[in-house]
Amino acid sequence: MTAFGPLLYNSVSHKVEPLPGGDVGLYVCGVTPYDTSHLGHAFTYVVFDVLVRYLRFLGRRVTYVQNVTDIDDDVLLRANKTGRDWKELGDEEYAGFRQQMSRLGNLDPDVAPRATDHMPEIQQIVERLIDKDVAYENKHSVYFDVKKDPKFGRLFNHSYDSMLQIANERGNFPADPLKRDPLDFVLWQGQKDGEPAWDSPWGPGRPGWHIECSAMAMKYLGETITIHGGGEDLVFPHHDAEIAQSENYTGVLFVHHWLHAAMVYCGEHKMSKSLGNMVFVRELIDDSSPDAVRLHLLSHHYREPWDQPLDAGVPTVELAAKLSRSLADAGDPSDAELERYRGAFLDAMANDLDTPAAIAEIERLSGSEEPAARRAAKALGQRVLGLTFAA
RNA sequence: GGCGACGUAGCCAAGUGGUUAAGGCAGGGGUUUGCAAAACCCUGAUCGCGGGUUCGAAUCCCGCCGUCGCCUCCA
Repeated sequence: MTAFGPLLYNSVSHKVEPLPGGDVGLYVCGVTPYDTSHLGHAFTYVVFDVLVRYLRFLGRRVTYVQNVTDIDDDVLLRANKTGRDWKELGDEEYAGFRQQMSRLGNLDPDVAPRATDHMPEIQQIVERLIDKDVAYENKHSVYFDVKKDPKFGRLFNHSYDSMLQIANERGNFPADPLKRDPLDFVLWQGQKDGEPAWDSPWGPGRPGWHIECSAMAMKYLGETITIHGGGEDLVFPHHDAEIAQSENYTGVLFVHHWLHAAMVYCGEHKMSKSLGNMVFVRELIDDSSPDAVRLHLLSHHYREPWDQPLDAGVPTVELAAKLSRSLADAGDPSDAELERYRGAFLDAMANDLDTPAAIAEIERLSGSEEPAARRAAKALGQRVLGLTFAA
């Protein structure tokens, strides 16, 4: 095995870098389950599914962890609004999410940990951050003291004002009187009326957003993980908060390689639950096929934002049908055949997961007169891109 | 600040390692013409700057400078 793997863009260095060799620990931020998953979610998780498949195809051992933040402001808010039990709502939405990801052909993560199952791990980190004087307790809540970490925000790499502005748009409460600095983020929040709570050294309460990912990532993948991924909207404050919590906790590098999937827009705005401008995965699959949707998603490079207008449908229906016609009956290639035809495909994948180019290569091979080329195309498409080519 | 493009003659612009770097417009000179116009002929580049790789760089790599675009409520 080579010492270095494929080239992947690293959000923290802003450069395309070779992935370190050896076993890969991959942590991908999962969903907060309070609403139906849309095409933007599907894009992110299909991208990381392809990454997992690709690395395993190269012979790398990958441990894929994708969490679910099942206790969070949004879940409680939605449950409250609809008069439902927060746990029941979360379980239901999460089950729906997983079902749709499976329908799309995504492999199950090796571990799918829930925030609510990791209170001891979360509290242990919070305790040590207080001991190290980078966090402070105030009236049963605990906050991370951003001024104590001069490197805070190095992933986002923006000014203090910009950080505060973005954080405020994404769940930060700058006016919280218990905070020393408006940018400080909550590690543990004391129980409010009617909210679920867990016992802690600071009284009953629940974890803040961010800390659950540090706890679960380190529990399952160790103090330094190979790849941490998620949607690009998680760069700040979520991922920078994770870095701050984890590295102040361990004293060592938290993540080698940060990977972020670009946002899918819908008309003028980012597709989002709160704006309601969503294109649903379920409907798109029903209107076409899992392969067609997957091809549609992967025909966009993962770092390139793109637009899915409402009612635009799936433009890759014809491509999916064409590939299915030429590959459905193809058998398995021999090792020699696969080796002979995989070059351009693997080159594309090694070039920062250039799935549009990889798909073009599958299409080219599928049109070949050589049965062996078609067999190779089918194997690559199935094993690396997660397509089925089912008739 | 970040990301992505791009910087080739006055202007627009081709060119993605290999003879003297296309072409168009404008400008200058000329032929033709009673004059003018039109047409035709002639005329122009240390390829943003500085390094590097190479036998060889507009072309590839690094760093600057400059221009433009994007940066949209937890995926």
